[in-house]
Amino acid sequence: MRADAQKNYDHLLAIARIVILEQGADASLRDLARRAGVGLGTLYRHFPTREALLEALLRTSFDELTERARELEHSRSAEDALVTWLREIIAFTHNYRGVTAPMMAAIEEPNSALHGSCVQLRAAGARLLSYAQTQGRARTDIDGDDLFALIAALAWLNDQPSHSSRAKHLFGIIVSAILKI
Amino acid sequence: MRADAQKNYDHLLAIARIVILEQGADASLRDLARRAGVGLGTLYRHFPTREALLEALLRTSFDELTERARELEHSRSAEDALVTWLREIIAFTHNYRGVTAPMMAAIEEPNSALHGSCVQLRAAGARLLSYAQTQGRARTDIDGDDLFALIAALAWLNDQPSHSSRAKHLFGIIVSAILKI
DNA sequence: ACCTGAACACCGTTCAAGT
DNA sequence: ACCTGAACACCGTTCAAGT
Repeated sequence: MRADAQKNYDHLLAIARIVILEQGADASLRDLARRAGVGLGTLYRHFPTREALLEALLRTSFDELTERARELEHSRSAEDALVTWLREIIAFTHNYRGVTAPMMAAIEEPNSALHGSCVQLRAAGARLLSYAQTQGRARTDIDGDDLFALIAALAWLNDQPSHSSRAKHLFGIIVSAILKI
Repeated sequence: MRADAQKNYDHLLAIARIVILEQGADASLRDLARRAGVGLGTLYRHFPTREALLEALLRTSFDELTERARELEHSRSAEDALVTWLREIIAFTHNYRGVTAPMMAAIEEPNSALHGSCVQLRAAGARLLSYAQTQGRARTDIDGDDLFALIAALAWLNDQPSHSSRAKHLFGIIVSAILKI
């Protein structure tokens, strides 16, 4: 990549982070380009779809969460590992309002730029779930896809301003449904 | 209301039902007015906000669901009444894609045209929950607001095309969290 | 009283023209 | 090779002008 292009790319990503943290994942791309002081076409050149932009923005966090799942699996009880990881992934999505719907859509859309990231995250969760299941700590009629959907539902609830105060409580309720009594 | 106005109102509502069943609650209002063969201003005159339109559209169903809760409370076991009603409200929202978010937003927005309907529905659910709790059939650390949030989360999941196939399964999982073992 | 549609301020997306 | 912004086709919302 040419040096000026690289600079634009980096700057766009930095501004995108600010704007999306501010306004959510459905922020205006036009506004974003404007704030980055860059032509609208330049934004589209570097990020042909909104999902490509989100992917670039969240890539690092996705990888960290995946790595984190591996760590937890080897350092804690199966139950503790699963619950801690769930707490962390929910906390992460909480920062990026409106990111849940595109992630859900991407998981069954192999052409989406977000597809790989979501599959990766889902697999990380599935491993922790499976571990908890073999230890007899999680119900066995749930699979990784179900877990991903439950995470998405919780993340979506967190995005609804009305119920942010009961977020922790609802987290506990759903976790109790996943775990074995 | 003048006769011509009444006619426009009724026709708009009939077309709105078709369009929103087709395209979801965020369908284009412009398109809707066009298909109703009516000026855009006429739509806004009768339904000053999108929520006012949704309210008019869903009013009957809201009332039916409320009445249904009363029926169930007196004709079935507490657990059966609650679960049946939850199934019915989820089935209802399934028809109106994208209606969950405005409903969640409306419940803490007293000025919203949807506010009353949502409060009414939430209260109906709360009564069934409370009944189940007094019969020792539902966990007692959940209140009507939590129940409403869990319903919304399930309804939202149903809207995500990817996971519609596991909808029933996830319904069962969350119900199992609400009920006492 | 009610209806109409132009007007305004926004979008997302594409692409010819520039450097 | 990359950037720019006008152009196009859409929105939601308001409101002067018509009947």
